[in-house]
Amino acid sequence: MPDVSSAASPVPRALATPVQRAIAEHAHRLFHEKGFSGASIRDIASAAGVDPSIVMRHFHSKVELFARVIGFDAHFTPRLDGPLDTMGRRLIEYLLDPEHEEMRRTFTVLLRAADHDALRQELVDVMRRLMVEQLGPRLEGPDATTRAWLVTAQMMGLVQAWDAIEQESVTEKGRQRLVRLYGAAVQQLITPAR
Amino acid sequence: MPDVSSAASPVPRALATPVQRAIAEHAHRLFHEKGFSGASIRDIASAAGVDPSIVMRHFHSKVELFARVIGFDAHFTPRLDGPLDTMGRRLIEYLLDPEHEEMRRTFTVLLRAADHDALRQELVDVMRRLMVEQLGPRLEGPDATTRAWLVTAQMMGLVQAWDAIEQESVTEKGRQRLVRLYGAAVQQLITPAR
DNA sequence: GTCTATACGCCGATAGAC
DNA sequence: GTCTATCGGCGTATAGAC
Repeated sequence: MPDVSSAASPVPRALATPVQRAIAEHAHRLFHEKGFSGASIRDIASAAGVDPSIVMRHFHSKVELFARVIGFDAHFTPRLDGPLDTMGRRLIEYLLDPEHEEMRRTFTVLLRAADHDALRQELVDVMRRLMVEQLGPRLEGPDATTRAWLVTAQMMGLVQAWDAIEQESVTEKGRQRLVRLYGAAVQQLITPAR
Repeated sequence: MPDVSSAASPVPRALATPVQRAIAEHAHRLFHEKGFSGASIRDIASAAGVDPSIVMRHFHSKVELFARVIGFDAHFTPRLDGPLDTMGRRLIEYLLDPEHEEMRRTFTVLLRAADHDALRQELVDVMRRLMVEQLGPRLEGPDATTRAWLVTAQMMGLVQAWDAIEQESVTEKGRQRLVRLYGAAVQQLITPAR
């Protein structure tokens, strides 16, 4: 099974040859622009100036190619080491920061790719490694792992619904109020009220 | 644009002929079992005992067929009219009730189908109509519509992550604690703490 | 005119020729 | 090692049967 997380962005390690690099770069770009199902191997090969079979030869399958080049780890770098009592707010600030649009887009692409079984498992693994395994041990009180998963679920839901919500909170002030509101809801799981 | 919401389950209104009914019933079943991309028009036609072109003739496109027969409205019926101060808990109880597995499955199928642009817009419209427009007017205080959207985002995220979370909270007690935890986080958006 | 079998242009993936 | 040819499957358009 491919490993989304091990891919540095935009080009993973161990891509020695120029052809492999070209394929990886154009695949990275096209997947981010058009999503998993929207970008075809033929598109990617054409953009990289190679035959489609060369892409298959080097990356074995479309799913593996996607996992190798999507580079979510390099984009998704929330600070999970700060003070716990303000982490909810900080997490959502990070998630919705206008400067982090590329991370958000990568997150969105990954969420939508969850239609495919193999990529859905990748999403679960990545979320477990980047969120649950980092945040869970820091949480105090009972059900720490479950609460870390629920925080993750909140972030996934916000990213999934963001396109719709954004149209209703276009102003910077609206965005800030939204960060405060949703941040408080996330905080509820990080430091539950008694 | 097709309208997911107008479809009664499992067979929408205005499906007069036996052929239309057969197609709709098998489409409903196969979409629920295998998802939007997993169920092909040829599969559905074969199950219904007709030629694939007959399916196209009656439903115009795969997207429209999906929207007509998915029947989310008939499954997703949360109680949004009870007391506000316990609604967060009740919403999550409803969402995770073991008896509501078919609703959850329908929700999941709809979320995963959001890879397609047209169906993503359908998802947004359905969520707006079934959640935001019902809950928003009931919320007191500022940003009522935004908060209703954020509650919706929380529910979408929980459904999306549920498969992964479920494996960590298999017991009934674990599920109940989870309902209480996430319900409190949802409550934070329904009746924000001062 | 209504209906349907066939055909078209994609897709991901494979086998074999150079 | 690279490319050609091809496969089976997809959603969909259309020409032709009735």
